[in-house]
Amino acid sequence: MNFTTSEENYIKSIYHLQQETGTVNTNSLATEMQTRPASVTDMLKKLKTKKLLQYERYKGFKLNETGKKVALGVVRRHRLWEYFLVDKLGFEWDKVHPIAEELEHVSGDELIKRLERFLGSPSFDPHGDPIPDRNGKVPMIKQLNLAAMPLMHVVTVSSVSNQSQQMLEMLKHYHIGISTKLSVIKRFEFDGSLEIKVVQRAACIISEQVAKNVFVHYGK
Amino acid sequence: MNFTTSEENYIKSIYHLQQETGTVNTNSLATEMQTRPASVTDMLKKLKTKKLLQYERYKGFKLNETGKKVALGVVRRHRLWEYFLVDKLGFEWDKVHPIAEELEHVSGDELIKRLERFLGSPSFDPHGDPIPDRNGKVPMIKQLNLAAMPLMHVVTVSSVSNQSQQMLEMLKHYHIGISTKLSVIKRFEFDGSLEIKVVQRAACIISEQVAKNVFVHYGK
DNA sequence: TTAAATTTTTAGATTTGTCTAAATTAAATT
DNA sequence: AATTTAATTTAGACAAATCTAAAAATTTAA
Repeated sequence: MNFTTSEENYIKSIYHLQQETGTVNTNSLATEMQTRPASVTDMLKKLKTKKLLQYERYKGFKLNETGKKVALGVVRRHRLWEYFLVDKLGFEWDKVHPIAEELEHVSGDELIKRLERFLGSPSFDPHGDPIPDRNGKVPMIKQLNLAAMPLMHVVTVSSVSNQSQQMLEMLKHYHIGISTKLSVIKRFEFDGSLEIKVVQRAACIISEQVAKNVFVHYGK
Repeated sequence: MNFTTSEENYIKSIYHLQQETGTVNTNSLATEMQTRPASVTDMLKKLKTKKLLQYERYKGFKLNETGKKVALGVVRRHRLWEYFLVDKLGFEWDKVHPIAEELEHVSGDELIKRLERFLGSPSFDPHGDPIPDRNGKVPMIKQLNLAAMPLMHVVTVSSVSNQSQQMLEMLKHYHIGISTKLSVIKRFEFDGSLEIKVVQRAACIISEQVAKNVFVHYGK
Protein backbone atom coordinates (compact mmCIF):
# COMPACT_ATOMS: atom_id res chain seq x y z
CA MET A 1 0.00 0.00 0.00
CA ASN A 2 1.17 3.49 -0.80
CA PHE A 3 0.40 6.70 1.06
CA THR A 4 0.49 10.41 0.30
CA THR A 5 2.68 12.81 2.26
CA SER A 6 -0.42 14.15 3.97
CA GLU A 7 -1.65 10.69 4.97
CA GLU A 8 1.78 9.81 6.33
CA ASN A 9 1.87 12.99 8.39
CA TYR A 10 -1.54 12.26 9.93
CA ILE A 11 -0.56 8.65 10.66
CA LYS A 12 2.67 9.76 12.31
CA SER A 13 0.90 12.35 14.48
CA ILE A 14 -1.79 9.88 15.56
CA TYR A 15 0.96 7.43 16.48
CA HIS A 16 2.77 9.98 18.67
CA LEU A 17 -0.44 11.11 20.38
CA GLN A 18 -1.69 7.61 21.11
CA GLN A 19 1.67 6.72 22.64
CA GLU A 20 0.79 9.13 25.44
CA THR A 21 -2.95 8.79 25.80
CA GLY A 22 -3.87 5.41 24.31
CA THR A 23 -6.65 6.94 22.27
CA VAL A 24 -6.76 10.18 20.29
CA ASN A 25 -9.48 12.80 19.78
CA THR A 26 -10.17 15.11 16.86
CA ASN A 27 -9.26 18.41 18.49
CA SER A 28 -5.87 17.39 19.81
CA LEU A 29 -4.92 15.94 16.45
CA ALA A 30 -6.05 19.17 14.78
CA THR A 31 -3.82 21.15 17.16
CA GLU A 32 -0.87 18.81 16.59
CA MET A 33 -1.25 19.03 12.81
CA GLN A 34 -1.89 22.78 12.83
CA THR A 35 -5.14 22.37 10.93
CA ARG A 36 -8.92 22.46 11.54
CA PRO A 37 -10.98 19.74 13.22
CA ALA A 38 -13.10 19.43 10.05
CA SER A 39 -9.99 18.58 8.02
CA VAL A 40 -9.08 15.94 10.58
CA THR A 41 -12.49 14.31 10.27
CA ASP A 42 -12.11 14.21 6.48
CA MET A 43 -8.77 12.46 6.76
CA LEU A 44 -10.00 10.03 9.41
CA LYS A 45 -12.67 8.79 7.00
CA LYS A 46 -10.03 8.23 4.38
CA LEU A 47 -7.71 6.39 6.76
CA LYS A 48 -10.61 4.27 7.94
CA THR A 49 -11.50 3.13 4.43
CA LYS A 50 -7.83 2.25 4.01
CA LYS A 51 -8.18 0.10 7.13
CA LEU A 52 -5.49 1.78 9.20
CA LEU A 53 -7.73 3.09 11.96
CA GLN A 54 -10.22 2.07 14.63
CA TYR A 55 -12.72 4.88 14.35
CA GLU A 56 -16.40 5.40 15.21
CA ARG A 57 -18.17 8.74 14.72
CA TYR A 58 -17.96 10.92 17.85
CA LYS A 59 -15.86 8.31 19.67
CA GLY A 60 -12.09 8.58 19.81
CA PHE A 61 -9.80 6.73 17.42
CA LYS A 62 -6.46 4.95 17.23
CA LEU A 63 -4.24 3.16 14.75
CA ASN A 64 -4.74 -0.58 14.35
CA GLU A 65 -1.75 -2.92 13.84
CA THR A 66 -1.47 -2.06 10.15
CA GLY A 67 -1.58 1.66 10.94
CA LYS A 68 1.10 1.32 13.59
CA LYS A 69 3.36 -0.47 11.15
CA VAL A 70 2.98 2.36 8.67
CA ALA A 71 3.66 4.92 11.42
CA LEU A 72 6.81 3.12 12.52
CA GLY A 73 8.05 3.15 8.95
CA VAL A 74 7.68 6.94 8.78
CA VAL A 75 9.30 7.39 12.21
CA ARG A 76 12.15 5.12 11.15
CA ARG A 77 12.82 7.14 8.00
CA HIS A 78 12.60 10.44 9.90
CA ARG A 79 15.10 9.42 12.54
CA LEU A 80 17.56 7.82 10.13
CA TRP A 81 17.61 11.03 8.09
CA GLU A 82 18.10 13.10 11.26
CA TYR A 83 21.05 10.93 12.13
CA PHE A 84 22.44 11.42 8.65
CA LEU A 85 22.04 15.18 8.78
CA VAL A 86 23.88 15.50 12.10
CA ASP A 87 26.46 12.75 11.76
CA LYS A 88 27.37 13.08 8.09
CA LEU A 89 26.44 16.62 7.07
CA GLY A 90 27.41 18.25 10.38
CA PHE A 91 24.10 19.97 11.13
CA GLU A 92 23.42 20.94 14.72
CA TRP A 93 20.90 18.62 16.32
CA ASP A 94 18.31 21.35 16.82
CA LYS A 95 18.19 22.28 13.11
CA VAL A 96 17.41 18.97 11.48
CA HIS A 97 13.76 18.32 12.31
CA PRO A 98 12.13 20.31 9.48
CA ILE A 99 14.46 18.85 6.87
CA ALA A 100 13.86 15.27 8.06
CA GLU A 101 10.17 16.12 7.93
CA GLU A 102 10.52 16.32 4.15
CA LEU A 103 13.01 13.52 3.61
CA GLU A 104 10.89 11.01 5.55
CA HIS A 105 8.35 10.91 2.72
CA VAL A 106 10.81 9.86 0.04
CA SER A 107 9.83 6.31 -0.79
CA GLY A 108 11.92 3.27 -1.51
CA ASP A 109 12.76 0.43 0.87
CA GLU A 110 16.09 -0.06 -0.84
CA LEU A 111 17.03 3.56 -0.12
CA ILE A 112 16.32 3.26 3.58
CA LYS A 113 17.98 -0.14 3.88
CA ARG A 114 21.16 1.25 2.32
CA LEU A 115 20.99 4.49 4.31
CA GLU A 116 20.74 2.52 7.54
CA ARG A 117 23.76 0.41 6.63
CA PHE A 118 25.72 3.49 5.56
CA LEU A 119 25.04 5.09 8.96
CA GLY A 120 26.11 1.93 10.79
CA SER A 121 22.61 0.89 11.92
CA PRO A 122 22.25 3.44 14.72
CA SER A 123 19.73 2.68 17.50
CA PHE A 124 19.03 6.27 18.54
CA ASP A 125 18.71 9.52 16.63
CA PRO A 126 20.46 12.78 17.62
CA HIS A 127 17.59 13.68 19.96
CA GLY A 128 18.03 10.35 21.73
CA ASP A 129 14.85 8.87 20.29
CA PRO A 130 14.91 5.19 19.34
CA ILE A 131 15.05 4.26 15.66
CA PRO A 132 12.65 1.41 14.82
CA ASP A 133 14.27 -1.41 12.86
CA ARG A 134 12.91 -2.59 9.50
CA ASN A 135 10.44 -4.88 11.30
CA GLY A 136 9.10 -2.04 13.44
CA LYS A 137 10.87 -3.11 16.60
CA VAL A 138 11.77 -0.12 18.80
CA PRO A 139 14.95 -0.31 20.91
CA MET A 140 14.43 0.51 24.61
CA ILE A 141 16.69 1.83 27.31
CA LYS A 142 15.73 2.52 30.90
CA GLN A 143 15.09 6.23 31.03
CA LEU A 144 14.50 8.43 34.03
CA ASN A 145 12.96 11.85 34.16
CA LEU A 146 15.44 14.51 35.21
CA ALA A 147 12.81 16.20 37.41
CA ALA A 148 12.58 13.02 39.53
CA MET A 149 16.29 12.17 39.73
CA PRO A 150 17.95 11.63 43.10
CA LEU A 151 20.65 14.21 43.90
CA MET A 152 24.34 13.93 43.22
CA HIS A 153 24.38 11.14 40.67
CA VAL A 154 26.10 11.67 37.34
CA VAL A 155 23.78 10.61 34.56
CA THR A 156 23.71 10.87 30.77
CA VAL A 157 21.02 12.75 28.86
CA SER A 158 19.29 10.26 26.58
CA SER A 159 16.33 12.08 25.11
CA VAL A 160 14.29 15.27 25.10
CA SER A 161 10.52 14.95 24.78
CA ASN A 162 9.66 18.52 23.80
CA GLN A 163 11.48 19.17 20.56
CA SER A 164 10.20 22.67 19.86
CA GLN A 165 12.71 25.17 18.56
CA GLN A 166 12.23 27.17 21.77
CA MET A 167 13.09 24.24 24.00
CA LEU A 168 16.08 23.15 21.95
CA GLU A 169 17.40 26.69 21.92
CA MET A 170 17.14 26.80 25.69
CA LEU A 171 18.91 23.49 26.17
CA LYS A 172 21.64 24.63 23.87
CA HIS A 173 22.15 27.66 26.10
CA TYR A 174 22.56 25.37 29.11
CA HIS A 175 24.97 23.19 27.11
CA ILE A 176 22.61 20.24 27.43
CA GLY A 177 22.37 17.81 24.53
CA ILE A 178 22.11 14.07 23.94
CA SER A 179 24.87 12.23 25.82
CA THR A 180 25.67 15.28 27.96
CA LYS A 181 26.72 14.15 31.43
CA LEU A 182 25.28 16.02 34.38
CA SER A 183 24.12 15.68 37.98
CA VAL A 184 21.38 17.29 40.06
CA ILE A 185 22.85 19.22 42.97
CA LYS A 186 19.77 20.64 44.65
CA ARG A 187 16.00 20.67 44.25
CA PHE A 188 14.16 23.85 45.28
CA GLU A 189 10.85 23.11 46.98
CA PHE A 190 9.48 26.54 46.12
CA ASP A 191 8.96 25.99 42.39
CA GLY A 192 10.53 22.61 41.69
CA SER A 193 13.49 24.15 39.88
CA LEU A 194 16.80 22.27 39.92
CA GLU A 195 20.37 23.31 40.39
CA ILE A 196 22.36 21.12 38.06
CA LYS A 197 26.00 20.71 37.15
CA VAL A 198 26.89 19.82 33.59
CA VAL A 199 30.27 18.13 33.49
CA GLN A 200 33.05 20.69 32.81
CA ARG A 201 30.63 23.60 33.18
CA ALA A 202 29.57 25.91 35.98
CA ALA A 203 26.46 24.95 37.95
CA CYS A 204 23.17 26.50 36.86
CA ILE A 205 19.47 26.43 37.59
CA ILE A 206 16.78 25.07 35.28
CA SER A 207 13.02 25.26 35.71
CA GLU A 208 10.92 22.22 36.60
CA GLN A 209 9.22 22.62 33.23
CA VAL A 210 12.51 22.15 31.42
CA ALA A 211 13.58 19.27 33.68
CA LYS A 212 10.35 17.37 33.01
CA ASN A 213 11.18 17.21 29.33
CA VAL A 214 14.69 15.85 29.81
CA PHE A 215 15.27 12.12 30.17
CA VAL A 216 18.49 10.54 31.39
CA HIS A 217 20.02 7.16 32.11
CA TYR A 218 22.75 5.92 34.39
CA GLY A 219 26.14 4.97 33.07
CA LYS A 220 28.27 5.65 29.95
CA MET B 1 10.37 32.45 -4.65
CA ASN B 2 9.10 28.95 -3.85
CA PHE B 3 7.84 26.33 -6.27
CA THR B 4 5.73 23.18 -6.05
CA THR B 5 7.12 19.79 -7.00
CA SER B 6 4.97 19.89 -10.14
CA GLU B 7 6.24 23.33 -11.15
CA GLU B 8 9.83 22.24 -10.60
CA ASN B 9 9.32 19.16 -12.77
CA TYR B 10 7.90 21.23 -15.62
CA ILE B 11 10.72 23.76 -15.34
CA LYS B 12 13.34 21.01 -15.39
CA SER B 13 11.80 19.33 -18.45
CA ILE B 14 11.53 22.61 -20.35
CA TYR B 15 15.18 23.26 -19.55
CA HIS B 16 16.31 19.89 -20.92
CA LEU B 17 14.20 20.22 -24.08
CA GLN B 18 15.31 23.75 -24.85
CA GLN B 19 18.96 22.69 -24.50
CA GLU B 20 18.46 20.63 -27.66
CA THR B 21 16.04 22.67 -29.70
CA GLY B 22 16.30 26.24 -28.44
CA THR B 23 12.55 26.56 -28.15
CA VAL B 24 9.94 24.09 -26.89
CA ASN B 25 6.42 23.21 -28.04
CA THR B 26 3.41 21.97 -26.11
CA ASN B 27 3.19 18.45 -27.52
CA SER B 28 6.82 17.51 -26.96
CA LEU B 29 6.68 18.76 -23.38
CA ALA B 30 3.49 16.75 -22.84
CA THR B 31 5.26 13.64 -24.14
CA GLU B 32 8.31 14.29 -21.96
CA MET B 33 6.14 14.83 -18.86
CA GLN B 34 3.84 11.88 -19.65
CA THR B 35 0.78 14.11 -19.47
CA ARG B 36 -1.76 15.75 -21.79
CA PRO B 37 -1.15 18.88 -23.89
CA ALA B 38 -4.06 20.58 -22.09
CA SER B 39 -2.31 20.12 -18.75
CA VAL B 40 0.85 21.61 -20.22
CA THR B 41 -1.02 24.70 -21.38
CA ASP B 42 -2.47 25.14 -17.88
CA MET B 43 0.98 24.98 -16.31
CA LEU B 44 2.51 27.31 -18.91
CA LYS B 45 0.03 30.02 -17.94
CA LYS B 46 1.01 29.58 -14.32
CA LEU B 47 4.74 29.72 -15.06
CA LYS B 48 4.19 32.79 -17.21
CA THR B 49 2.43 34.69 -14.42
CA LYS B 50 5.36 33.73 -12.21
CA LYS B 51 7.64 35.33 -14.84
CA LEU B 52 9.76 32.28 -15.59
CA LEU B 53 8.78 31.86 -19.22
CA GLN B 54 8.74 33.54 -22.59
CA TYR B 55 5.37 32.38 -23.88
CA GLU B 56 2.82 33.56 -26.43
CA ARG B 57 -0.34 31.60 -27.26
CA TYR B 58 0.23 29.16 -30.16
CA LYS B 59 3.89 30.16 -30.43
CA GLY B 60 6.61 28.08 -28.80
CA PHE B 61 8.06 28.93 -25.39
CA LYS B 62 11.29 28.88 -23.42
CA LEU B 63 12.64 29.70 -19.98
CA ASN B 64 13.90 33.22 -19.39
CA GLU B 65 16.97 33.91 -17.24
CA THR B 66 15.03 33.54 -14.00
CA GLY B 67 13.53 30.27 -15.21
CA LYS B 68 16.92 28.90 -16.21
CA LYS B 69 18.28 29.70 -12.77
CA VAL B 70 15.45 27.77 -11.13
CA ALA B 71 16.00 24.85 -13.53
CA LEU B 72 19.71 24.75 -12.78
CA GLY B 73 18.91 24.60 -9.07
CA VAL B 74 16.73 21.53 -9.58
CA VAL B 75 19.30 19.88 -11.85
CA ARG B 76 22.00 20.61 -9.29
CA ARG B 77 20.03 18.97 -6.48
CA HIS B 78 19.15 15.98 -8.66
CA ARG B 79 22.73 15.29 -9.65
CA LEU B 80 24.19 15.79 -6.20
CA TRP B 81 21.71 13.27 -4.80
CA GLU B 82 22.55 10.83 -7.62
CA TYR B 83 26.19 11.16 -6.72
CA PHE B 84 25.36 10.52 -3.07
CA LEU B 85 23.28 7.44 -3.88
CA VAL B 86 26.02 5.85 -5.97
CA ASP B 87 29.10 7.03 -4.14
CA LYS B 88 27.93 6.76 -0.53
CA LEU B 89 25.04 4.28 -0.54
CA GLY B 90 26.49 1.99 -3.19
CA PHE B 91 23.55 2.03 -5.60
CA GLU B 92 24.21 1.06 -9.19
CA TRP B 93 24.24 4.13 -11.45
CA ASP B 94 21.24 2.93 -13.44
CA LYS B 95 18.99 2.62 -10.38
CA VAL B 96 19.26 6.08 -8.88
CA HIS B 97 17.27 8.30 -11.22
CA PRO B 98 13.77 7.73 -9.77
CA ILE B 99 15.01 8.22 -6.21
CA ALA B 100 16.85 11.44 -7.07
CA GLU B 101 13.67 12.52 -8.81
CA GLU B 102 12.06 12.68 -5.36
CA LEU B 103 15.01 13.97 -3.37
CA GLU B 104 15.57 16.89 -5.76
CA HIS B 105 12.43 18.59 -4.44
CA VAL B 106 13.50 18.66 -0.81
CA SER B 107 14.12 22.31 -0.11
CA GLY B 108 16.79 24.03 1.91
CA ASP B 109 19.91 25.75 0.60
CA GLU B 110 21.78 24.79 3.73
CA LEU B 111 21.07 21.09 3.08
CA ILE B 112 22.40 21.21 -0.47
CA LYS B 113 25.42 23.31 0.50
CA ARG B 114 26.37 20.77 3.16
CA LEU B 115 25.61 17.80 0.92
CA GLU B 116 27.88 19.19 -1.76
CA ARG B 117 30.71 19.67 0.71
CA PHE B 118 30.17 16.19 2.16
CA LEU B 119 30.47 14.69 -1.33
CA GLY B 120 33.65 16.69 -2.03
CA SER B 121 32.10 19.13 -4.48
CA PRO B 122 31.89 16.72 -7.42
CA SER B 123 31.69 18.24 -10.92
CA PHE B 124 29.90 15.34 -12.62
CA ASP B 125 27.22 12.89 -11.56
CA PRO B 126 27.46 9.10 -12.02
CA HIS B 127 25.96 9.35 -15.49
CA GLY B 128 28.70 11.74 -16.45
CA ASP B 129 26.44 14.77 -16.49
CA PRO B 130 27.84 18.05 -15.14
CA ILE B 131 26.65 19.33 -11.75
CA PRO B 132 25.88 23.09 -11.80
CA ASP B 133 27.51 25.03 -8.97
CA ARG B 134 25.67 27.26 -6.44
CA ASN B 135 25.61 30.09 -8.97
CA GLY B 136 24.29 27.99 -11.82
CA LYS B 137 27.62 27.65 -13.59
CA VAL B 138 27.90 24.33 -15.45
CA PRO B 139 31.36 22.75 -15.51
CA MET B 140 32.97 22.23 -18.91
CA ILE B 141 33.60 18.82 -20.35
CA LYS B 142 37.22 17.85 -20.13
CA GLN B 143 39.00 14.83 -21.48
CA LEU B 144 40.38 12.21 -19.14
CA ASN B 145 42.50 9.15 -19.66
CA LEU B 146 40.49 5.98 -19.17
CA ALA B 147 43.34 4.43 -17.17
CA ALA B 148 42.98 7.17 -14.54
CA MET B 149 39.21 7.29 -14.31
CA PRO B 150 37.45 6.97 -10.95
CA LEU B 151 35.22 3.93 -10.69
CA MET B 152 31.51 3.71 -11.42
CA HIS B 153 31.10 6.83 -13.55
CA VAL B 154 29.61 6.61 -17.00
CA VAL B 155 31.76 8.44 -19.49
CA THR B 156 31.79 8.89 -23.24
CA VAL B 157 34.74 7.87 -25.36
CA SER B 158 35.98 10.99 -27.11
CA SER B 159 39.26 9.97 -28.69
CA VAL B 160 41.80 7.18 -29.11
CA SER B 161 45.46 8.15 -29.32
CA ASN B 162 46.88 4.99 -30.90
CA GLN B 163 45.02 4.48 -34.14
CA SER B 164 46.95 1.48 -35.40
CA GLN B 165 45.00 -1.26 -37.12
CA GLN B 166 45.84 -3.59 -34.25
CA MET B 167 44.45 -1.21 -31.64
CA LEU B 168 41.27 -0.45 -33.54
CA GLU B 169 40.68 -4.15 -34.16
CA MET B 170 40.92 -4.69 -30.45
CA LEU B 171 38.59 -1.81 -29.56
CA LYS B 172 36.08 -3.07 -32.09
CA HIS B 173 36.14 -6.46 -30.39
CA TYR B 174 35.29 -4.73 -27.11
CA HIS B 175 32.59 -2.68 -28.85
CA ILE B 176 34.40 0.53 -27.99
CA GLY B 177 34.29 3.44 -30.41
CA ILE B 178 33.97 7.21 -30.36
CA SER B 179 30.90 8.24 -28.33
CA THR B 180 30.59 4.79 -26.76
CA LYS B 181 29.40 5.12 -23.19
CA LEU B 182 31.14 3.01 -20.58
CA SER B 183 32.18 2.93 -16.96
CA VAL B 184 35.13 1.45 -15.09
CA ILE B 185 33.91 -1.11 -12.57
CA LYS B 186 37.17 -2.27 -11.01
CA ARG B 187 40.86 -1.59 -11.24
CA PHE B 188 43.16 -4.58 -10.66
CA GLU B 189 46.24 -3.53 -8.71
CA PHE B 190 48.23 -6.48 -10.03
CA ASP B 191 48.71 -5.27 -13.61
CA GLY B 192 46.58 -2.11 -13.84
CA SER B 193 44.00 -3.83 -16.01
CA LEU B 194 40.43 -2.58 -15.83
CA GLU B 195 37.09 -4.27 -15.65
CA ILE B 196 34.79 -2.07 -17.72
CA LYS B 197 31.13 -2.07 -18.60
CA VAL B 198 30.13 -0.78 -22.02
CA VAL B 199 26.52 0.37 -21.92
CA GLN B 200 24.20 -2.44 -23.03
CA ARG B 201 27.06 -4.95 -23.15
CA ALA B 202 28.46 -7.52 -20.73
CA ALA B 203 31.34 -6.43 -18.51
CA CYS B 204 34.85 -7.24 -19.75
CA ILE B 205 38.49 -6.67 -18.86
CA ILE B 206 40.93 -4.52 -20.82
CA SER B 207 44.66 -4.12 -20.26
CA GLU B 208 46.22 -0.97 -18.86
CA GLN B 209 47.98 -0.48 -22.20
CA VAL B 210 44.67 -0.29 -24.03
CA ALA B 211 43.14 1.96 -21.38
CA LYS B 212 46.00 4.46 -21.62
CA ASN B 213 45.19 5.08 -25.25
CA VAL B 214 41.51 5.77 -24.67
CA PHE B 215 40.32 9.25 -23.73
CA VAL B 216 36.91 9.94 -22.39
CA HIS B 217 34.81 12.80 -21.12
CA TYR B 218 31.88 13.15 -18.78
CA GLY B 219 28.45 13.91 -20.19
CA LYS B 220 26.93 13.22 -23.58
C1' DT C 1 -5.25 29.43 -51.90
C1' DT C 2 -8.47 26.81 -50.03
C1' DA C 3 -9.05 22.35 -47.59
C1' DA C 4 -7.22 18.99 -44.59
C1' DA C 5 -4.32 17.81 -40.90
C1' DT C 6 -1.97 19.07 -36.88
C1' DT C 7 -1.16 21.66 -32.87
C1' DT C 8 -2.70 24.27 -29.20
C1' DT C 9 -5.99 26.25 -26.28
C1' DT C 10 -10.49 26.66 -23.87
C1' DA C 11 -14.38 24.96 -21.25
C1' DG C 12 -15.87 22.24 -17.93
C1' DA C 13 -15.27 18.13 -14.85
C1' DT C 14 -12.56 15.42 -11.28
C1' DT C 15 -9.54 14.38 -7.25
C1' DT C 16 -7.08 15.64 -3.11
C1' DG C 17 -6.69 18.24 0.76
C1' DT C 18 -8.10 22.01 2.76
C1' DC C 19 -11.41 25.61 4.64
C1' DT C 20 -15.81 28.09 7.01
C1' DA C 21 -20.17 27.91 8.86
C1' DA C 22 -23.83 25.37 10.47
C1' DA C 23 -25.75 21.23 12.43
C1' DT C 24 -25.36 17.28 15.34
C1' DT C 25 -23.86 14.55 19.20
C1' DA C 26 -21.81 14.05 23.67
C1' DA C 27 -20.44 15.87 28.13
C1' DA C 28 -20.91 18.93 31.97
C1' DT C 29 -23.59 21.72 35.03
C1' DT C 30 -27.33 23.43 37.27
C1' DA D 1 -33.69 15.97 33.82
C1' DA D 2 -33.11 19.92 31.33
C1' DT D 3 -29.98 23.11 29.71
C1' DT D 4 -25.65 24.93 28.57
C1' DT D 5 -21.08 24.06 26.77
C1' DA D 6 -17.79 21.63 24.20
C1' DA D 7 -16.46 18.42 20.70
C1' DT D 8 -17.29 16.50 16.39
C1' DT D 9 -19.24 15.99 12.02
C1' DT D 10 -21.65 17.47 7.78
C1' DA D 11 -22.48 20.51 3.93
C1' DG D 12 -20.78 23.21 0.70
C1' DA D 13 -16.87 25.88 -1.23
C1' DC D 14 -12.09 26.51 -2.92
C1' DA D 15 -7.29 25.94 -4.98
C1' DA D 16 -4.02 22.95 -7.33
C1' DA D 17 -3.20 19.79 -10.77
C1' DT D 18 -4.98 16.95 -13.64
C1' DC D 19 -8.31 15.09 -17.32
C1' DT D 20 -11.69 14.76 -21.71
C1' DA D 21 -13.96 16.74 -25.42
C1' DA D 22 -14.52 20.41 -28.33
C1' DA D 23 -13.12 24.79 -30.39
C1' DA D 24 -9.64 27.74 -32.37
C1' DA D 25 -5.31 28.76 -34.52
C1' DT D 26 -1.55 27.32 -37.31
C1' DT D 27 0.72 24.57 -40.67
C1' DT D 28 0.82 21.54 -44.61
C1' DA D 29 -0.42 20.14 -48.93
C1' DA D 30 -3.55 19.46 -52.69
